[in-house]
Amino acid sequence: MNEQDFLAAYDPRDYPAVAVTVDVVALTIRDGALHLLLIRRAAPPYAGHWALPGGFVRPDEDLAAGARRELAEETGLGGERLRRVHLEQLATYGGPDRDPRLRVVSVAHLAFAPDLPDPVADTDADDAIWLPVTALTSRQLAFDHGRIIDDGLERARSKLEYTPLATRFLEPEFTITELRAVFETVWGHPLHAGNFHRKVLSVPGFVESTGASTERGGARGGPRAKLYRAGDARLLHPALLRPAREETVR
Amino acid sequence: MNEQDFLAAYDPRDYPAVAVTVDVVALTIRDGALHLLLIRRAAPPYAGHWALPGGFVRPDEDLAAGARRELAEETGLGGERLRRVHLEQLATYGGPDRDPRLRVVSVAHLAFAPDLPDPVADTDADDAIWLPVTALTSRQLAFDHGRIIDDGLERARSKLEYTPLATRFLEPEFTITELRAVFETVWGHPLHAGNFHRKVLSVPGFVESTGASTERGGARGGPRAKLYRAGDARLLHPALLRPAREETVR
DNA sequence: TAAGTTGTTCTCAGATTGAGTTATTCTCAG
DNA sequence: CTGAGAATAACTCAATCTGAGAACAACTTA
Repeated sequence: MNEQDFLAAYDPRDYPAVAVTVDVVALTIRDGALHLLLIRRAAPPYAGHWALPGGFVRPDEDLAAGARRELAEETGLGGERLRRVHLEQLATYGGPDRDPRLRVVSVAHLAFAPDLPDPVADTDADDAIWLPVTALTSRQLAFDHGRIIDDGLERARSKLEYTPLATRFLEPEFTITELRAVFETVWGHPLHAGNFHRKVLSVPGFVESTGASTERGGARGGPRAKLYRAGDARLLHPALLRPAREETVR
Repeated sequence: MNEQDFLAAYDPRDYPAVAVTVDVVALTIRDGALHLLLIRRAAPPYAGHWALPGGFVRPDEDLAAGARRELAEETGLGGERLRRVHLEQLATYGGPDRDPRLRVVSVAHLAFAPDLPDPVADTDADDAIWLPVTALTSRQLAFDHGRIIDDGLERARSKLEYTPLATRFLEPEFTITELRAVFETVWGHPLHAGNFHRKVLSVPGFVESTGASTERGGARGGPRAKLYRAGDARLLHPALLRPAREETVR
């Protein structure tokens, strides 16, 4: 049966309910480590477990707006700083047994943000924190959120390769070294400083110079660094590929 | 409000209904051109317009299973040939005004198939065809299906770059020239035969030799070609990048 | 059998990458 | 105030990859 014909004869009250929610895998970099926004569930099921921030889609909002609203509620963010957060759809999780009570189809989103203030637990959660992704144990996570987080992390790693979104983890003006630190943190291994510098400046539209430099040198010495802002490219050509994984053995 | 707390207090009968459907952007290559599976809507709204095959998710099936079922219904495909079709989730479209009657959240999928038989219009549709994507006019398409198709085509183009999924448009055994034709058709421009050949054979796990060759040379001459099958790589390292787009002007 | 087409392999120049080096500018400790 | 250590940014050089073209043998059809 075809979608629209089904709907022509459809009476929602006759049909098993489906709930549509949005969840957000929100990533930021704090103290040189990749962090993830999590809340601790107050009520069963999975009371006391960590879960992604998320909630029901409201009748008048689209999916992206719902995700941004959830993010705002949990981070206390608003206005310009909220608008600067990169938000994209990640994937939709809709297996019949995701939630023991009711069928829940969850549209997961992925967010990249510069270092943000500590989150505020709202009334529905015991707690809300930025947790280092290295501290995650999937047994502590509610529902299939461990799987969603894995997908989000892999998507983040791969987005850094071919889009300029690494800049979204930084303030509007940044140095090449700060940008390199984003790649190293998300990818989890060090990069050659000189080659990274050359590559970033050679990809058209990745960054553009502001003409200014930092006020001071690095904390432990070194010259003042030039400042850049994000360029106008939507995609990086050619891409900044991560070093081949070991699986490339053969 | 948080997802699970909402649900704890949730009674579906109190809430505006949301319908969850799956739609499929099914692509195949016929006569050297990229084709898309479309049905013609029999009933309003958009009666007479072309639409993606799709339908309601059933209570006991997950999203991917629903998409595969819809594809099977519309193509008459089953068993091994259906299993060989590549199917992945594309994106979810859920704006509040997508459908004039009811809020419909549609989880779109993307399918790659080898040349398939003509589809069979089921009872809900006037017609079902493989339409060349070059023949599409978005004014003839129902709902936001034009947008979904655009997203699917762009995803297909980009998937060919870094995954071995081009082979999914072909039979299990194929020649390098047939594989090149897939890239040329999906990307829409010719590739250098010699360089393509070198690249495909040098990427680990993309294809593996069967040892056999075609029975005959090409239709208009030329030697017999060696036959290959898909290798075991899930990703291509290094990727097969399409030639830089013209936007790389600056 | 001749003419034309195609699959496959080479060649070669130019671009890109990985790895290391250097000059310079800064901070911090003493 | 000075010297040690650190970081930015530029450069070098070899290895690899890419784009473009050519060569050649194995096929086809006319």
